Amino acid sequence: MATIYEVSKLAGVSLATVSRVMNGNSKVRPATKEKVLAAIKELDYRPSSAAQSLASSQSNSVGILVSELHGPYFGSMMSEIEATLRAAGKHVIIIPGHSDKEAEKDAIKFLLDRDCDALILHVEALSDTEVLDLSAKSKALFIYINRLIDTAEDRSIILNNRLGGYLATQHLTSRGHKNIGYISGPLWKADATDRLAGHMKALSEIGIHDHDTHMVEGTFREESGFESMQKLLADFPEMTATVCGNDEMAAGAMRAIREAGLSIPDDISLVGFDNIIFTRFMFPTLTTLHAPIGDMGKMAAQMVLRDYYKIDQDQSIQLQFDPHLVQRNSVRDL
Amino acid sequence: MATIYEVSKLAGVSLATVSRVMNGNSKVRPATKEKVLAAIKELDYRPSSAAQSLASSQSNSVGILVSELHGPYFGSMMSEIEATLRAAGKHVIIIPGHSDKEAEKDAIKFLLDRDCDALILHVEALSDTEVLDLSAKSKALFIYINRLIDTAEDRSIILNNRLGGYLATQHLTSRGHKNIGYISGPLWKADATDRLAGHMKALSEIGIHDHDTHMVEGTFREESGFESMQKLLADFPEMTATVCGNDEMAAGAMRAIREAGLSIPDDISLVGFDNIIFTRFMFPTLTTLHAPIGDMGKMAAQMVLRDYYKIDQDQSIQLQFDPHLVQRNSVRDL
DNA sequence: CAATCAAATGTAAGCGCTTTCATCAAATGT
DNA sequence: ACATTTGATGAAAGCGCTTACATTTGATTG
Repeated sequence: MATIYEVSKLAGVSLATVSRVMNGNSKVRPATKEKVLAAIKELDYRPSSAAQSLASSQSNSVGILVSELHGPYFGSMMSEIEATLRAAGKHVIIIPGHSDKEAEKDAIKFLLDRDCDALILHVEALSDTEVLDLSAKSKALFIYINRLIDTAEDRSIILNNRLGGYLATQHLTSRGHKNIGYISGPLWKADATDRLAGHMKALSEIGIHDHDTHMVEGTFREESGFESMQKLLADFPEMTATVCGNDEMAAGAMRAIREAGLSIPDDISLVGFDNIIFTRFMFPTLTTLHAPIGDMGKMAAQMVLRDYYKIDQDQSIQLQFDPHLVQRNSVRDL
Repeated sequence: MATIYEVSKLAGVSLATVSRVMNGNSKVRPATKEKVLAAIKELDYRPSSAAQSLASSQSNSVGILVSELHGPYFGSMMSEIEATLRAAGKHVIIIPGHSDKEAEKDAIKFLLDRDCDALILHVEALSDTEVLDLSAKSKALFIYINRLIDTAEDRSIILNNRLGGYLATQHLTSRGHKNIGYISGPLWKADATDRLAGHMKALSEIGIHDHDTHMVEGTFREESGFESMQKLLADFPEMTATVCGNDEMAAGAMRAIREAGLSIPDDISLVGFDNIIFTRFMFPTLTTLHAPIGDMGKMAAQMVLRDYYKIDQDQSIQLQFDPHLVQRNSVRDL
């Protein structure tokens, strides 16, 4: 691999000049610039990113923490972040945190060791304090997705889960349902409790209050949707509709409903949450709340570009995103 | 951030010694080692990976090219690769190639610019020659997934797609089906043609030959499964079963069958391919061929570890993986 | 106890860039 | 025509490590 030195020799200029035309910031006379560019092309020169990082103490890489590399939820987020950042010549290092405290901490340290300029984090298990501790030790820019970190509100890109929960249930009540079950995600996760809170609000509007709600706590996984629905079916026979904390649990719930010999939506209407890709392939297709997780990822990437790399300064920032209802075939009018 | 120099001063040894204990290769007296370790802990020292890369001309990073960051197919592959590599202290840089020639080439160049030690590539659009050209210019180790690259067979980890296609159709014929449709992936992709070849072989065993087969070429996407099934239903009314080139198209096919007022598997039996995660959430659950793409990714990572980083030398290498049938509820006996 | 040798440690030269500061040439003003 | 400013370029000092080679240490031997 050619080095900058060979380029400078071929072009008959100094190292510094080559560096200048590479980075395009300081002024170089057009004629010199041409010579350098020609030499670069001639040698097929490509700068060593390690040397660049070392000399400039900037790595042009941003770390991303997601819960899992697989699974439909994070795919669109990673995709959007990567596309946005790479268009600006940055690259991403993606690490899974497995919703586990230690794993998340290790992952963040790992990214920091890799000299990431900025971090986009979908933290689940770590507490605010722990995250802030990590962030304090580093000069990297921390951006949080789907998590409101105390004292870092301006770096937190969140989904209005409460609104989503409200819309889901309100959709059902507006169509005449009154006996509505709820399968929640794990209540230690803020998004699960927020969605539930929205559900309660919508119920209270038709005069149903806390002690009359039928909620069972699941894990956000398919299997738990299945089990939770069995429980609901047994404990709450008047139920005509159920809201699920996410689409995956809705898939499990569907299975339970079918196994009980009931039909969707004739016997039980179902609303999911997230609008992950395969909701439209389910049968019946699932009515759900679209969570614009891809857009949120893109926004995070734009914040990094704007606030760390100082490009696209005029980008407007949006910190909160609203879910919206996608009507398909899993809900019927009562 | 503390540097190695400060550590050496605190520990009262030279830079070289600190470096030695960090890398653990050359011998250091236990007592000195202790001192150094203590100093490292005291200063919370973490080596700069940029400096390490520059000095050692090794980046400890491996590049991964997949078609898409989202989508169920690549998730498990990325997950396994990442987990295997990170356990060895390496990290991955994942880039999407979008099944596009230029994008794939750019992606590989990008990874190479990032000084990746090795590359794990799921190439689709690039020709063998183009890939080999890229590889020739670089000192990085190239591993190919799901693609048999000429003259690099020992670096190609492939799925026996032909066997899979055979097993899919053979499952159907063994259960009495004779009028079997086929929805193929795009025929410029080797895996699509291989799967199709397996299908033909199974058909020929019950005396059906080329001119009697009912194949329609799709794109591997859900929408094309839908359209292809409509075509099949119209052109081939005696059909009792269809094999789909992948699960996603099977989802589309299901939709078309239902819209035609038919039932699965009573009217039409369906077999998919890949066993992506949501096949078990479909209704009916999809009988399909499990493609151990996660295992293949893991194997690729192990090859990198063994052949580039020279660790785990005793790992045994498997280059070809066999798919196997997963029976669910989308096929009925005739 | 001096000579010998292996093991442990230190010295210093890079790795390929960026960036500050100095230098030099050309343009401007008087 | 000379002093002054401005813009383009070069020289060189790092950035924080690794590693070949030189040196020191201390154990071993006759």
